[in-house]
Amino acid sequence: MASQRGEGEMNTTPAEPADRERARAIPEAAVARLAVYLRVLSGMADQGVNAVSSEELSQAAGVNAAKLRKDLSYIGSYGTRGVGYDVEVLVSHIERILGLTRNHSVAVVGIGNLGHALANYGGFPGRGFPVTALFDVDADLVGIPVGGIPVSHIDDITAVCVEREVSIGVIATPPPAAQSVCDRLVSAGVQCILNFAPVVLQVPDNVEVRKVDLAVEMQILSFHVARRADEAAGVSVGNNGLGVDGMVIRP
Amino acid sequence: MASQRGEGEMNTTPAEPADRERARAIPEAAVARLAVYLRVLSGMADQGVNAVSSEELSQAAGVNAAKLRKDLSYIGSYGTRGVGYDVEVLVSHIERILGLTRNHSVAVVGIGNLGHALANYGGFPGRGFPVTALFDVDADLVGIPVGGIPVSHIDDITAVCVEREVSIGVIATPPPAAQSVCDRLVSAGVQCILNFAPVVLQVPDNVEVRKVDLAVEMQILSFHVARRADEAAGVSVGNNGLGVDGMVIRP
DNA sequence: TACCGCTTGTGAACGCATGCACAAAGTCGG
DNA sequence: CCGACTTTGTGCATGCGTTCACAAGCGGTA
Repeated sequence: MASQRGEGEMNTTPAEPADRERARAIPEAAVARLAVYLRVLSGMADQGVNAVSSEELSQAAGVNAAKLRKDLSYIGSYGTRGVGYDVEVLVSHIERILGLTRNHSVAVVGIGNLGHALANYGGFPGRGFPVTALFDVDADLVGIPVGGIPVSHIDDITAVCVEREVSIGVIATPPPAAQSVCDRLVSAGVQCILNFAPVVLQVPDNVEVRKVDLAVEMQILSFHVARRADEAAGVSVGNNGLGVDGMVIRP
Repeated sequence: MASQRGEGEMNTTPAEPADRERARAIPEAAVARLAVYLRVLSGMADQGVNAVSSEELSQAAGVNAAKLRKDLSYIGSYGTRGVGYDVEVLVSHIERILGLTRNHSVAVVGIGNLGHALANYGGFPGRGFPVTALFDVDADLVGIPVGGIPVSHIDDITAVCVEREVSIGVIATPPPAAQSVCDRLVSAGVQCILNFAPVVLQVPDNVEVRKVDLAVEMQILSFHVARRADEAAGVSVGNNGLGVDGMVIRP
């Protein structure tokens, strides 16, 4: 993942790692949860809550309290023992760590059903992610505004992305076009890609890709449906169901 | 571990107890990857490829070859040493394990931009997931067909879900409605939920929830953008308390 | 000030997942 | 039929992430 150079500066151990030094050490899984905490905290702030304990917050976020505290400890010690966390303080620190203090310009490629939906989200949930460019191959769509942004032709992708300083590219095209679109985004300098197309994208090491795959999600659920059905059918018989011919089943 | 028994069995094999025993032991992460392998394999099958090695398949799927073999080993030993895997055989076995041999009726709740997009996918990517019900609170939408399915009112959710044997519920509503919708789905007997609303759903233990959270995905990418920017800038950006972003370079 | 109860922050153990490396098992050419 | 080559399947070590448990630290109280 990414180009891992000598991760540290030799053996010089800094006494007090700066915030950003820390950022490098935050596990990916923790980052995802921090985003969830942030949303929950924002909701609390809107409701006038200004202090929260790890227990309360963890329940609202659907995680273990210890895990929450460890996650928060990755970004620093901003709680007060015996009391809890100040909501505002936590919000601002998480925002800082997640890089939400500045805006990230987003481009959506592929203005089909999904692209339409994404464009119309308008600034994306949570704000801070203004959609500044839309692209499609269909010439009939070019120029038509969707969600307030006029669609550009995909051939202009490089120029437009550079001009509007797009930092995140969203691919919502049909599968066959995805890799090609991805390549163009990369050559336009986009280093982060959110891919909705059911395709495994090949990218350079310095580009970060996250994928949202509907089919995979459905199939994972399908797996659990099947597993449940089997358990329901099998458990009722108990573990004596198999050993007809004396087969011994492990513990 | 139970050794292999059936050596002559091919596809269209009915589920057997031992296989199902296995299913329970497959790690969640592996299940997600199996779905990806399945897609890649299906593509290969369509192109007339009928044999593949773990090396080829792993590259196409973007994973380590050893990991791929281990993943496949969870579902059984269906490869031929010195040769590789038969594409058709692998496809059918993965489909069986993922429970794709039967259809899973899907209901989409919330026919806004996203719901529209989902409904129009028509049977969902990968097939096997027919959308059989759509719901919305808006009375004006009720009865209007979207993607060939007429929208039902959300108050009828229980009756309709039971009648159409919905096994997977997709929540595409605004955040405030999500929990309520979820509760109704659960009370209608739906045990698997795919949640697009940026909300942490509270469900009974016997219900499986997977969430697709746009905001979280964007924020994870944002984190990486920020991390990159910091690394590129050299060292670190200090930020204490209330200072917005004073650029302080520390040795 | 000294004590008490509460909550954070974290060291350490545990468990799961990843990657390596190799024996087992098959094919192919002679 | 045999030996060389190829590729699977997996035991094992490593690393990451989760969970536990508790000392440290803070506010409140007498």
